[in-house]
Amino acid sequence: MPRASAADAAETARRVLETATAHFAEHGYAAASIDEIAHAAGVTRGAVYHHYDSKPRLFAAVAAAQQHQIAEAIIAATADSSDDTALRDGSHAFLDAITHGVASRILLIDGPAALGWEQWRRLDAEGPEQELRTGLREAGIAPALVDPLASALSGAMNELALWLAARPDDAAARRHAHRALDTLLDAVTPQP
Amino acid sequence: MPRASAADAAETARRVLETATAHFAEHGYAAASIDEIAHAAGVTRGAVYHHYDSKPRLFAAVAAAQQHQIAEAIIAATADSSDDTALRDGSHAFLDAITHGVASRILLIDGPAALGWEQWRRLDAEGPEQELRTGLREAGIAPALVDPLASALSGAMNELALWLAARPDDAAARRHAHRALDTLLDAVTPQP
DNA sequence: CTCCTTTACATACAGCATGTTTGTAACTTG
DNA sequence: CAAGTTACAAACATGCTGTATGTAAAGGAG
Repeated sequence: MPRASAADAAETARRVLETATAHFAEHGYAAASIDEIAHAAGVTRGAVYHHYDSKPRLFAAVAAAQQHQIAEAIIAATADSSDDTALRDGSHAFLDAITHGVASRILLIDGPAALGWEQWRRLDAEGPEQELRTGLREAGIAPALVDPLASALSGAMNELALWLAARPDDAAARRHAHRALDTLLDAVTPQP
Repeated sequence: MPRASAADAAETARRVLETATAHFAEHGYAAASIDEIAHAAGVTRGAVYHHYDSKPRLFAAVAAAQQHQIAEAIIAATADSSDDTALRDGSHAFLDAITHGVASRILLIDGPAALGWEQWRRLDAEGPEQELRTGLREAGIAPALVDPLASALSGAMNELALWLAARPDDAAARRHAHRALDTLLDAVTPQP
C-alpha cells in the first residue's frame, strides 16, 4: 500500500538516508541495524531495501553524501585561491569540514571495512584526493612522488581529523592540529 | 573430552591465533567466521570461545601479535641509531615491517572498525606511536604539536603502507614510498 | 475513462553467525 | 585417591541480512 507518489518516494529515500547517517555515526556500521534504521525513519525494512539494495550500498550512499558535502566546502574555500595557496587552503578546509559533521569520525573508521578497501579507495580517489594530487603537481613535486605523497597526506589529514574529533570544542587542539598540518605542508609547498 | 594438558592448551590457543590471523587477513574481520576458523584449526567453536572470549577479543589478540612483531622490527632497526636519526630509521623500519606481513593491510583496515576507535587508539598508542612521540620530542618539536604531529605522521605511514601493499613486488613503488616518507620527515627533523 | 503495467512499499521467510549454556572427560592438586 | 578445575564439545537461543511474495496506488496507453 504505497502512500507515495514519485516525489514522495524521493522524500522517503532522503529520510532513510538521513536516519541511516545518524545511526551509522552513533553505533558504527556493524552495530547499526537496518531494522532499527527503518523503524526510526518510519518505514519497514522493505522500503529500505527497495531504495538501497543492500547494507553496503546504503552505507556507500551515506558516505558519498558526506564526501559531497566536504568536497563542496573545499571548493568554496579554494574558489579564490591562487595556484600557490590552493593546496594549503584546501587542506585546511578539508580538516575543518571533515571534523564538523558528527558522522565524519564514524565514516573514517567504518568506511574501509564496510566497503572494502578497493571500493573505498575509489570513492575518495574521486573525491578530495584528486584535488590533493593536482595541488601537489602544481607545487612542483616530482611526478613519481605525487601518488604516494597524496596518499600519505590524505592519511595524515584523516588521522588528524580523528584526533581532533576526539577533542571537540577544544579550540587549542584545533589550532594545534592546523599548525601540525601546516608543518607537514611546509615539506611539499613553496613556503610563505 | 579434552586431549590437552596445560602445555598442549597453549599450543591449541597458538594454532587458533595463527589460523585466525590468516582468515582475518584473507576475508576481513566481518566476513571471517569463527566457525570456519575453528574448523580450519581443527577444533570446534567451543575451543575458540574458551581461549578467546569473543570475536573482538580474538581479533584484538591477532592485532596485538602483529603489532608486537612490528615493534620488534622497529626496536631492532633503531638499536644503534643516534637520537638524531632514530625517528627516521624507525619510521622507515615501520613502513617495511608493516608492509611485509600479509595481515598488515587487513589489520590497518579492519582494526578501527572491529575494536572501536577508542580501544584501537589505545592499542597503537602503546605501540609505535609512543616511540613516534618521543622521536618528535627529541627532534625539538613544540610540545603542543607533538601529539597531533604523531597522529598525522602515523596516519601518513599507515596510508603509505596501504598504498604500498596494493603494489606488491614493485621495487620502484617501494622506493618512492620511502622517498615520500622522507619528504614528510624533513618537515619535522633536522635535515641531513 | 478504463485497463494495464510499473512503482513503492509491507510482510513473511530462510539462512547464517555470534554468543551462551550445558555436558564431559582428562588433568591436577591436596 | 578423591575432588575440583581445565579444556574442550555440542546444542540452543537470538538477531541480523537478504530474498521472495503480496498489494495498493500512480501513471501512461488506448
